[in-house]
Amino acid sequence: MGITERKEREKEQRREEIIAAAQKVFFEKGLQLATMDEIAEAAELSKGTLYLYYKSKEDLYLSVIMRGAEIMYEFFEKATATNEPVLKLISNLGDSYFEFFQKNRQYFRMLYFRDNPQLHKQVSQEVLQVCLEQDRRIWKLVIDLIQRAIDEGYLQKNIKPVQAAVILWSSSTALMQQIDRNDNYWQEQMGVNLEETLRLSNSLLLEAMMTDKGKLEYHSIVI
Amino acid sequence: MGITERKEREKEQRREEIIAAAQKVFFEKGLQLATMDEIAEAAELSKGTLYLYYKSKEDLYLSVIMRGAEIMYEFFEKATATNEPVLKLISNLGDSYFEFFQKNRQYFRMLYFRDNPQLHKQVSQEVLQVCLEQDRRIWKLVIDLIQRAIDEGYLQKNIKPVQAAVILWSSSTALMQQIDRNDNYWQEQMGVNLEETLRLSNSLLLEAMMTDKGKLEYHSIVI
Amino acid sequence: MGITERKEREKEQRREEIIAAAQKVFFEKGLQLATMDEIAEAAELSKGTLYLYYKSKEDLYLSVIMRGAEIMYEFFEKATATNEPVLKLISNLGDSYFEFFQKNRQYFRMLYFRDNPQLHKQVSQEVLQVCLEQDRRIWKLVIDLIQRAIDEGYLQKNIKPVQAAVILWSSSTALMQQIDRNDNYWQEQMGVNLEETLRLSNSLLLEAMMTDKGKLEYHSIVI
Amino acid sequence: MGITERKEREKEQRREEIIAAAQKVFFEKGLQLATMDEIAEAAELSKGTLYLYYKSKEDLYLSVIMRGAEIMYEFFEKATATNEPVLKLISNLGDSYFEFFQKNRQYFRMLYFRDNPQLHKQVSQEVLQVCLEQDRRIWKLVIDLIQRAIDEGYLQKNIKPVQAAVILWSSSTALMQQIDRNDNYWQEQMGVNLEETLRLSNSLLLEAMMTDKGKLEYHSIVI
DNA sequence: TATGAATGAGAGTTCATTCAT
DNA sequence: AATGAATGAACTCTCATTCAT
Repeated sequence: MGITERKEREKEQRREEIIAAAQKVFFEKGLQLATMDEIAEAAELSKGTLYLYYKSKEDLYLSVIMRGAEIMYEFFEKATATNEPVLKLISNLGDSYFEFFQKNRQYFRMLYFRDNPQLHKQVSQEVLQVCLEQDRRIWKLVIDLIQRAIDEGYLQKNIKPVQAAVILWSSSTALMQQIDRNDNYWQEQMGVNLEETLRLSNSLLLEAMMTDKGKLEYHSIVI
Repeated sequence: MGITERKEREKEQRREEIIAAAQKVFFEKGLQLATMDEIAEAAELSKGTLYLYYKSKEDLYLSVIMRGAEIMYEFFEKATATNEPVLKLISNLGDSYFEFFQKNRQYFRMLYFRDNPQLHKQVSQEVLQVCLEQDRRIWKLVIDLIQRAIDEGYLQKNIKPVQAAVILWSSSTALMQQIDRNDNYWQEQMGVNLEETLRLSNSLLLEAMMTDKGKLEYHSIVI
Repeated sequence: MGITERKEREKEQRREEIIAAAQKVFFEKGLQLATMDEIAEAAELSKGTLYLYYKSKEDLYLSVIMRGAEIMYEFFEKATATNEPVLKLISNLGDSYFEFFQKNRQYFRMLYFRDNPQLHKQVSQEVLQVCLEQDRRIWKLVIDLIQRAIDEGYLQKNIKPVQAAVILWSSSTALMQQIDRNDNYWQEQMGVNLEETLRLSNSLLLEAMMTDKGKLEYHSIVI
Repeated sequence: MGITERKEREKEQRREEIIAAAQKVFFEKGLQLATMDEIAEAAELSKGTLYLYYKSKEDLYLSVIMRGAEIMYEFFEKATATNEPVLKLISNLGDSYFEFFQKNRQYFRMLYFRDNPQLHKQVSQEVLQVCLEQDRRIWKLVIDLIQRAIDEGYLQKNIKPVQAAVILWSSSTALMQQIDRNDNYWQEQMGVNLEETLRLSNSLLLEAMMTDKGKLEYHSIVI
C-alpha cells in the first residue's frame, strides 16, 4: 500500500525536478530560445523522459508559469491575512505585488507573456484548466477585498469591485513592466523614479475611489 | 546629381514596398511564424533582395513597428492640434489612443511586443535609433501637454508631468491590452465593460491630479 | 507436475492474449504505425511484459501472421477433406483461398507483407522455424492434391506438381492482391470484374494442364 | 535568353543528381531504413537542398519508382516495336518484362512496393499524377497488343483484352516476385526452376486464349 | 541591383527496448 | 512474473542567412 504512495510521491518529485530545470533554462533563454535538449541536460534526464511528464515544450512552459502564479498567490495571501483594516490590506496587496515583482522578476515576465498568442497551441487541457483556476483565484482575492472595502464604507458604493480590481491591477502591472524594461531610462534620462510613480498611481486611483470615511482612515494608515 | 536623387528615391520606395509586404505577413502570422520566404513572395522580390534593404527579419519587424508608431503619432497630433482647452486636448489624446488601438489593433500589438527581449538581437543600430527618436517624440507630446495643463493651472503644481504621463499612458495601455485579449471574458463572465472601465480609469486619474479650477473646467467639458 | 503444466498452460494463454491484442492493433495500423504502447494497452499488460513473451515487435508481427496462416490452412483442409473428385477438390481449394481472402483481408495482406525485406531483422529463430514449417505444410497440401490429380489421370503426366502449384498459387495471389488494392479502378475505369477474372485465370491454367479425361470430368463438375 | 534555359537545365540536372543518390540509398536500405541524411550525403548536398527539390522522403521515393517505370516502359517499347507477328510481340513483351526484372531487380521491387498503403501520404500531387499517367501508358501498351492479336484472329474473340492483360501481367509479376525472394528455395528444396516455370505459365495462359490459327502461328514462332 | 540556390544547424518529438524493482 | 520509468538514438523537416552569378 505504501508502495503506490511512494511511487506517486517519487513521480511528483520527478515532475518538480523537471520543472525546476525548465525554469532555470526558460529564465535564461525565454520560450523560443530554450531547447528541450538544454532542459533535459539541466534536469540530468533524457529528452524522452521530459515528454513522459510533459506533453510539449509549451506545456512545460505553462507549468513553470503556474509555479510563478502560485508563488504570487502566496505573497497575496500572506499580505491580506492580517487583522488590519481593509484599506491597509489593499495597500498591502499592492506592496506585495511589487515585492513579488522585485523578488521574482523572471516569473513576473513569464506571467505577462502567458497571454501571448504564440502559446496555447500545444498545451494539455489539464494544464490549461489549472491555469484558469489559478487566475480566477487571484482575481477573486482582489475583488473580494475591494467588495469588503465597499461594504465597510471605505470605498464608494457606486464602484463596481470587478472594475476597480481591473483598474488597479492593470495600472500596477503596466508600471512594473516599465520598471522591468526601462527603469534606467526614466530615472536617468527623465529624472523620474518609477517605483515612486507606481505608488503614486495606486494612491491616486485608490483615493479617487474612496469615501470621505475611507480617506480619513487611509491617511491615518499612511502616516 | 538628379540621378543620385532618383536612385535614392527609388531605393526608399523599394524599402517601402518591402515594409508593406512584411506588414501584411507579420499581421497575419506574427514574428515567429512569419517567414522571409512569405515576405519575399508578398513583396514580389527574391529573398536575397530583402537582405539588401534590411539586415534581418527582426530589423524588418522593428521597421514595421515604427510605421505603426508613426501612424499613432499622427493620431495624437491630429487630436491635440485644435484650439480647444488643454484638458479637452488631454481627453482627446486618450480618445485618440483608443481610436488608434481599435483601428490598428495589429500595430498596437506589435508596439507592445517591441520591448520583448526576444527582439533586439539582430537589429541594426540605425533602425534602433529611429525607434528611440520616435518614442521620445511621442512622450514629448504627452508630457508637453500635461506641462501646459499645469502651467495653465488645471493640474496640480506638485505633479511631475513626466510622472503623470507615465501613469496615464501605462494604465491606458494595460487596459487596452486587456480589451485586446480578454474583452469577452470580462464582459461575459464578470459583467464588466472594459471600454467603459478604461474611460473610468482615465477620468479617475486625471481628476485626482486636477486643481479645483481644473475640475470645474473638466466637468463643463465632459457635459 | 500438475503445477508445471498449469504454469505452462497459463503462459501459453498469456501469449495468446498478447497475440490477440497485437492483431487488433496491427490490423488497424499496420506494422510501422502500430506501437508497442498501443499493443500493451490493448493487451492490458505493461510494455515490459510483452518483451517477456516476444523478442521484438517484428517477432510479434510474424506471430500474428502465423495465426493467419493457420486460419488459412484450416480453410484449405476443410475444402479438401471431402470425398469429391480430385479436380473438384482443386477447384474447392481455389474457392477456399478466395473465401479466406474475402473473410480475412487483413491477414491476407499481412501474409504477403511477410516476405518484405523490412521484416526478418529482429525475429527469433523459433518463430522463423514455425513459420517455415507452416509454409511447407500448406505447399504440401496443394502439391499433394495436384500429384493425386496426375496419378488419377486428370492432369497431364508431364506436369511437375510443384511447378503447377507455384503457377496456380502465384496467379491467384497476384489477382487477389489486385482486387485488394485496385478493384474499383478496374471495375469502374476499365469495366473488368476482377473476381470473374480470377476464376477465369484459374480455369484457363487448370484446363491447360488437364488431360482429355480431366477436361471431361471438369466440365461435368462445373456444370 | 540562353540563361533561363541553362538554369532550367541545371535545375533539371540537379534533380537528376538527387534522384540518383536517392536511388542508391533506397536500393540499399529501402524506404523505411533510408534517411534523408544519407541521401543528402550521397548527393553531396545539404539536407535542406533535398527539400528544395522534393517535398518529402516519400515524394523522392516515388520519383525513383517513376524512373524505374520509365525504364521498364522503354524495355516494353523496344520489345514491341518490331515488325514481327503480334503473337511474337506478346511473347517478346513477356521476355522483356523478365529481362527488365533481371537487370533491374531493385526497381522491380520498388515498383511492387508502390501500392503499399504506407506510401501516398506525403506525396505531391504532381508526382502522383505523373505516376498514374505512367501506369496507364504501360497498361495501354499491353492491352492494345492483345486487342490487335484478337483483331488479327490469333486470340479468341470472346477474350476481353483488359482481362487477358491483367491475367498475364499478374501471374508474371507474381512468379518474378517468387524468383526474387525464394528462387533458391524452390530450386534446391523443391527441384523446380522458377524461370522455366514463369515461361510455362505464360505459355499455358496464352495458348489457352488462342484460336487454332493462333496456336499454329505460335508453334511456328516458338520453334 | 537583384537573384534564388544552397546551406546546415538544430528543432521538437517518437518509440522500441531495457532494467531496476 | 510483471512492471513502467527511463532511455537515447533517430527521425523528418524548417528557415534565416549567405553568396556566386
